[in-house]
Amino acid sequence: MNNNYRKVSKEMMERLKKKGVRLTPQRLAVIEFLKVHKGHPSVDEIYYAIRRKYPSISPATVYSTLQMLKEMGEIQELHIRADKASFDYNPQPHHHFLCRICGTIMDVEVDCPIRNRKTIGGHKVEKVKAYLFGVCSECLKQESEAKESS
Amino acid sequence: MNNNYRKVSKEMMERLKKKGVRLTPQRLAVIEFLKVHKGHPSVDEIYYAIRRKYPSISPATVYSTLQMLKEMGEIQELHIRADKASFDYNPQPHHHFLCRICGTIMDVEVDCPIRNRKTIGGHKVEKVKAYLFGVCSECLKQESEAKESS
DNA sequence: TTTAATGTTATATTAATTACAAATGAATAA
DNA sequence: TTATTCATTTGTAATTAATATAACATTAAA
Repeated sequence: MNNNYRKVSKEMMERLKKKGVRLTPQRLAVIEFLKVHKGHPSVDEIYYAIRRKYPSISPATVYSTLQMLKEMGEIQELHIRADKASFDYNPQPHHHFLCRICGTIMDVEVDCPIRNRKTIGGHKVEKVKAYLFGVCSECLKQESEAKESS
Repeated sequence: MNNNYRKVSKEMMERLKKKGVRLTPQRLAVIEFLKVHKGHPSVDEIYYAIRRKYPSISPATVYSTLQMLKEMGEIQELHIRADKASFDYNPQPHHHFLCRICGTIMDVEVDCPIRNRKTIGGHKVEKVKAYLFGVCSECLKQESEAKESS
């Protein structure tokens, strides 16, 4: 496997090394894929993409690398799709939108009042996920174009 | 199976009948269970509970009934747990909290500004789910009691 | 270079969910 | 009432995401 991982940020590599994480080619490939493809991919999307350049990689490695990156606070895992997890290179909490037409998951900017709440109703809040569902702007455009031409 | 489903609301039965849904004993058992046990149960919790009184019921029936009730807008499905779905007798959108200690899912009251937004960033919003994670008030109490006595 | 520790791979397993065909049961028409 | 039709339920198999595990490979340290 080639070692050309210039796309992985020096800062992230520093942080991981400092925590004693060994930066293997497989792990770097996962990190690089997430950095370049910010479309919130699933495990098998990541796996098949890396596989094309690195046929020997195993799904188990992708799973374990994502697990590790999540525990290190470098990425976040989403469960916006009912059937499988999606991964976001950006670990900061933010809202996500899933289009029911094209299936795209995208970030949305929302000024959310509970984002920084430490407690709610007496419960200690450690993490917040907000998932929005509907039809994305692209698909809305296509819908209205189809209507016009009919 | 006995037909003693007084706990299922007349209004709901009316709405379903009006839509041509046949109110079989199995379906009424699922509805009744959800109404009485509002702890956001999973499919197998519903299945095993009903099974005790009605041994012949099949998981497939529970799945299909929940699917039907969701499509009819009578209940909502949550994906706050990573591995399996949870069901809420209340179809109105509201926030949910999952305790990482005891695993309980509970409703939380939050005055949410995106609840009634029809669009966000050009996307049409049809549904919103907000999941909060942390330690519930009960488990916090137990934690502090354990600390005091040590 | 040898040894120890860690990471990777392949495979098997688990568990939720879906698919489907056969059996059952309810509603309707004769 | 009985026969027919159609939807529902059941049991089973298939699918699929995710986890567990053991053998193998690689890296780091002695």
